[in-house]
Amino acid sequence: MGRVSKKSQIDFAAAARRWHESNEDGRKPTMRDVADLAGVSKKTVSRVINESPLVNEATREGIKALIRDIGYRPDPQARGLASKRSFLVGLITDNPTPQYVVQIQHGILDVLRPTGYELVVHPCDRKSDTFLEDAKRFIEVQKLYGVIMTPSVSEDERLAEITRELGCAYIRIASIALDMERRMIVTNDRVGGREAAHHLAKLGHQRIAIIAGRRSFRSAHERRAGFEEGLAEHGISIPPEYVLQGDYTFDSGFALGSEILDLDPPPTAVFASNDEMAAGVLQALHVAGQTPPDALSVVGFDDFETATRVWPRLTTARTPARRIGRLAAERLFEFDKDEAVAAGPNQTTPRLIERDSTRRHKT
Amino acid sequence: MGRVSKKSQIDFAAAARRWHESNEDGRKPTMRDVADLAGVSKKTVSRVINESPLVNEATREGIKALIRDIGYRPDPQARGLASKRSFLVGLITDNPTPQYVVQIQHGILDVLRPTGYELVVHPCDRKSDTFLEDAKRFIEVQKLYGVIMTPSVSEDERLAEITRELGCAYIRIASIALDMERRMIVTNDRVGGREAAHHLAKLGHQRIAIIAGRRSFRSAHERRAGFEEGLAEHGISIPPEYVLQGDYTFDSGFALGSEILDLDPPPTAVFASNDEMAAGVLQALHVAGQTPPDALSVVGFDDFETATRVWPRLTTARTPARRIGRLAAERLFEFDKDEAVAAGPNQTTPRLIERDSTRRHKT
DNA sequence: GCTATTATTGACACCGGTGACAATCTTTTT
DNA sequence: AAAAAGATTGTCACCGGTGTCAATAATAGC
Repeated sequence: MGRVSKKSQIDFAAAARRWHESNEDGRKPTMRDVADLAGVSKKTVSRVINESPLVNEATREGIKALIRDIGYRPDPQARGLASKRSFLVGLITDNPTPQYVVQIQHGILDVLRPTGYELVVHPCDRKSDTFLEDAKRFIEVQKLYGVIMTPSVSEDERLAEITRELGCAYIRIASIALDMERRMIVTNDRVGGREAAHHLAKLGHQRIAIIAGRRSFRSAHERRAGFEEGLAEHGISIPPEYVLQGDYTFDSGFALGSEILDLDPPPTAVFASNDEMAAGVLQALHVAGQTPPDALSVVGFDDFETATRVWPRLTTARTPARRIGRLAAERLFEFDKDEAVAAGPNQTTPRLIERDSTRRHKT
Repeated sequence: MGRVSKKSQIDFAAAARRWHESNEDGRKPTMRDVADLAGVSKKTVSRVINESPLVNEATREGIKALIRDIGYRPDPQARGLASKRSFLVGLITDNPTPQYVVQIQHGILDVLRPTGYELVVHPCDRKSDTFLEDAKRFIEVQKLYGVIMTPSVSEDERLAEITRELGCAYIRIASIALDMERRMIVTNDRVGGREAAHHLAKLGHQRIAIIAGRRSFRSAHERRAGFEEGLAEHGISIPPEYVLQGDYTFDSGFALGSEILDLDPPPTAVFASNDEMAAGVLQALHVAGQTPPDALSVVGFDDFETATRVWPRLTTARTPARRIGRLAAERLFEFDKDEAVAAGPNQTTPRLIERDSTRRHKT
């Protein structure tokens, strides 16, 4: 290493000046231009762009400086055409909560931005019968570098299989590991459920209801299981009539919230498996003329914006969506890396945020 | 027209069969394959793909059928490289309300989906000093087919100018026409403000306050102007001390909501220029132990999800965000069309949704 | 029937990069 | 000092389309 070839004698700064002078018409430089100015072949410039180690140190630095000076940007389309992949990352979602989706997008972009990769969004409907075809076409036609999937599509084995078959990198965001560890970002919803349980138990609640989430979401099971485990640690169990089946929507929370009021004896607290449903419960209480948390303590899950908009503000387990997006994007770029290489974190744990929707049970 | 050339004697169905038989390894067909099977040149296939009228009717139909049969998809990268543009549409946003952004995204995708164009999201920070450069690079490097901008970046003349200079199609979403009509989607916020005013006036309110939106948003001025106009029609004017300056955030609504309570005499109704601030006002009332709408009628603006999550549910002027997204995408594809050609609609008008946060003023 | 005109199609270079492999230059080995 | 090995760079075809312009086919005009 460190050898100084004749080529390195080239004055890169002068080359840049030359470019600026001869380019009064403001043409965008191509790799050809860079190569000519630097007195090397396109291939060498290409190597510099792609961080290939087979380039002389001095040459590399000179070319890099030149590229910076004249503002050269490789054309992603040409790169993609030649290398049979694009510089696009797809985000496949079917989550109806805008706050979640946008946070995830921002998280992903935090990582993508400096890399030059771009994010293409692809909401879908898992129930559509062309959903798998559509996704496949999307990945294949755009030759996506990678895809990130959120619940509940992320839990679809067929979609994961298709992505694998296409040789596309992917990261699945979910509440349990459904795949090789480094292809998952796992949010440990079970712990969140457990914390919610501890919180209510510590406040002295005994008669506790739960509104479960949509069955087709793994998170619904995890949250519920965690919650029940947590209560069990305090010797509390949930009787069957206190288990209500929701579907993660505000409307279901509202409907079930009204039902809770008719229970006899009524519970003193309820764990709604997400904020939307928790907000629905609060609204049902208000409509019935009750005042939470006096009438009923309510715990939510997610800590999206809704949690702080409602009254009383929700005590809830925070899902760090932006961070999840960030991790997903980071892991995506390590997709092919050796498993042995120390991978970054791929786990997040919800943390309980205590607010006003829960209070000590008066015995 | 209607001439039957010898070429049309080719049996396209047989060609498709031939392909399926000889392609047991599942290779994706290219334009070369289609052309060879059809016995025509690549250029002719290219013409069919691009809906060129200079192709014989029979040839066109045959090739189309063949393309369908063997599942050929033109490669957007190759197309882009050759034609110096991509099949990507950029969405440049700096609106902090996730519900708005996601709705817009969905609206745009409603239109894009069947076309094969894809949506690349690009949130930005107008206050960043590299914001313009970044946007320019984004458009230039990706060779975007077009961009759609939402408030408040849509109101930035410099950004519009840059986009124009790059020869990129664009649509600006805003509350007033800042540009040629067919390059705008205008939401007539003034009318929304007016309707809010009429609503409150009809309910008998006289002492009415307003929480204005962030000054750097045109919509803030429009909403306020419309509201004041509307009140004026009922002979009502807003005294200076009833005009509060918010910034469209929940927190500002909360803070100003508290202030309202200290006003002497207190207003009986308030128009918050968006739902977030309206929600803030409601929360401030709750914290103060007041019960809206008895204590204070509150009108919001937007009708995003928050409006129905809070208690009481907000009376608010609906911004049809998804429809706006749809219109924007539709107009984008007509960007170069002759002005004389009857353009589709590019206006939307908010509609007041009456809910529970307003009530008749008891005199 | 022959030429002018229009409809339809094709040839070929090129868009801006990368892959595979060959060539050249240095340094090390013997 | 020649051969072997390693480092560095270059050559050239090709990725899958489109633009330009020429070529061919079919109909119209006289």
